[in-house]
Amino acid sequence: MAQPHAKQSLRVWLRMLRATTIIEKRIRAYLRAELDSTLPRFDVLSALYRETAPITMSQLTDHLLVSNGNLTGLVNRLVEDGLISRESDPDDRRAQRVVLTGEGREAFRRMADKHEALVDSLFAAMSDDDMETLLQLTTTLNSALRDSARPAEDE
Amino acid sequence: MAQPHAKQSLRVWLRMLRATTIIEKRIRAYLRAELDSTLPRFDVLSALYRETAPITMSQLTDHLLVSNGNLTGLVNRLVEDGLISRESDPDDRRAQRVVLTGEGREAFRRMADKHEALVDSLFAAMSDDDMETLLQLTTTLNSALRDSARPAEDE
DNA sequence: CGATGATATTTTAGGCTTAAAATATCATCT
DNA sequence: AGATGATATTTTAAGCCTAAAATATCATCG
Repeated sequence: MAQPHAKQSLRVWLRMLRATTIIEKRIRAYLRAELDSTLPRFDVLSALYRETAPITMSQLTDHLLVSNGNLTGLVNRLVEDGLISRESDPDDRRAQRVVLTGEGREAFRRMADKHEALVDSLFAAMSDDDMETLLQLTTTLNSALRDSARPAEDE
Repeated sequence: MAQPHAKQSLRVWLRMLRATTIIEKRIRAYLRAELDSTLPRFDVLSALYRETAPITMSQLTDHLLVSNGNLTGLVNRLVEDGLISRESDPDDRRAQRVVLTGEGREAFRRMADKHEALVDSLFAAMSDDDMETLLQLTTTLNSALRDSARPAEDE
């Protein structure tokens, strides 16, 4: 089976890409204008907010779909701004552990509600059924993509 | 109606974002490794390939979801590489018109088939019905997003 | 203990991204 | 013709992005 869905895949992909690009731009513009932040920063804060204890840089990148080299500068700036703190891991001198500061937790909480409301408004035109279906399809797609990344796990 | 879908929107959005991010990375890696190009370059070539006559920079950005300031450097490099040519518009000295060169058309054709096959493989796990549904939902979402950009068109 | 390979992180180089400011030209109105 | 505002594009500044190389440390094996 050379071309399962022929041109269909390309059409779907371009529509998905367009939608996510537009939504990302809206969120980015909102974060900048209203909350004086950026999407990558928000993602970092969001990932750390879910944690109860400090985590390493590597663990953080895993949550973020962002390359680790990339994270260094991002974290540097957040540390400068006092939103997160970084300490070296006592058990492994290669590793750094990062955690939200009190100020960081507070800043994220403030942003998160507004962010959620914005996202919600962007999907307001979709019906509940549509949302349910969309959630299911994207879940399926994600797990297929995850599987195809490491074709055979057994050995 | 303050929160039409409550937390559901956020879940859907994060899944969509994750899927598109992964797919983009795969395409990017493929373009780089196999075709020695980048996604933004491919997008520019793709947009120009569909045109029969030279178009201006502004028209090009409209097709691309890319800011126009951004396009300048991209086009510069493509011109250097001989894939597109740029001439000033005889009717409007502010405007530049760009068009694929013969080499550019050929390069794009060579890339497009492989690109399509890759995208197709990434969606291979989805059923035909799923793809149809996904196409429909993303189309709906896109038009809702388009409409909410300019709330009222009449006057 | 010392070499070897794995792991955690940062650095580097090149490109992409945006918003906003700057530049040049056009179109129109007086 | 000259001013005014709109439009097309480029430039600028700051940040984000990746892959790949460099650095530092760890863990293990002989």
